[in-house]
Amino acid sequence: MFKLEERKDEYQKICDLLRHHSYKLTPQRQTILKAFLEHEDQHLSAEDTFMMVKHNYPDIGLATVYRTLDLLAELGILQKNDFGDGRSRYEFNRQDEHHHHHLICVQCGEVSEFDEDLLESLEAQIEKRNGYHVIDHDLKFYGYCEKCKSALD
Amino acid sequence: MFKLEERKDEYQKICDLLRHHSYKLTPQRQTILKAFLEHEDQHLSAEDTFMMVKHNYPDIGLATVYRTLDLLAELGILQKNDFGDGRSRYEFNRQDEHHHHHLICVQCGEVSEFDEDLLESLEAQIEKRNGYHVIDHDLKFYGYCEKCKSALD
DNA sequence: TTCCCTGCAAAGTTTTTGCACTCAT
DNA sequence: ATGAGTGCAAAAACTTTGCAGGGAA
Repeated sequence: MFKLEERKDEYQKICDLLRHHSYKLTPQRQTILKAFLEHEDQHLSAEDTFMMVKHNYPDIGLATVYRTLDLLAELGILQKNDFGDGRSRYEFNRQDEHHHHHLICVQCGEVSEFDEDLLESLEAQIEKRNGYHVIDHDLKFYGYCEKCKSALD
Repeated sequence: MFKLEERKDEYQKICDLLRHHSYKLTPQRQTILKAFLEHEDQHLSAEDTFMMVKHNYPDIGLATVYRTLDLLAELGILQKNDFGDGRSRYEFNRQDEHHHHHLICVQCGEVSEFDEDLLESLEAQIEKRNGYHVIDHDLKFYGYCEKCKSALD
């Protein structure tokens, strides 16, 4: 039942990172971290995370979840996303992986991933033309997912 | 004092559009529309718009601004943007123009534009690979603008 | 022991909604 | 005249903050 076993190394590495920054390894933080490692493919809101974590740690407060998500995003462990549904969504940020982009279904709200960067040349162009030093980008596609597409007519 | 003169055609065209949809051409809607035509290059929040419009129409309510922005975005007259500062921002959406993207300075928050689409081939790829029917995209670059870049060290 | 972190509740922000009244058509 | 549209205030929805107490290092 515990996919976390396979992620033990990753988990340890992150704990070390927290310690190096002199952040305390509280059970709340551990539980939240584990929740994301066990649901790498999902885009969890603070509320989602709260509900999920409350199961293992009933006394946790929503504010703690917010503070922890902030912290983990700050450290680059999570990626904070905005899919336009009025709440921030977080996903585990694999270090080794290239930036991926999101496909958002305007019908059902499903979010899937799209790997393929291809934006490096654009960034170089921007450096030259606009004088910006680009450090990050965010690309989203909106449309109809396979299911909704066929349900349309 | 009225840049709107040059935009009379555009303004009339939009009024016609509203009428065709049987939306009433209230003075509130007219005033908001004019504000955007006079500030085509800006990315106004609801509050920004409210302040701006209140000058010409002191009795307007903030809720009306929200409702009008919604309506105009729905009709494609405005484009709703999210630059991650916790409020939605709207800009006039030129019909003739290609999609443009945004450069956001992470230091001072300045938002500038970047014309160049180049995403059509990506969209075609997505249609094939992910089965999505893509209808829109949103690309943002984050970095340091010229000013902030030089102020860095 | 220290003070970082937490839970709780209150407050803050942006946006939406209910309702009676108004006015564009 | 009629119902879409409006202003106001209250509510909703998400997130942040203040504070006293608790626990990781």
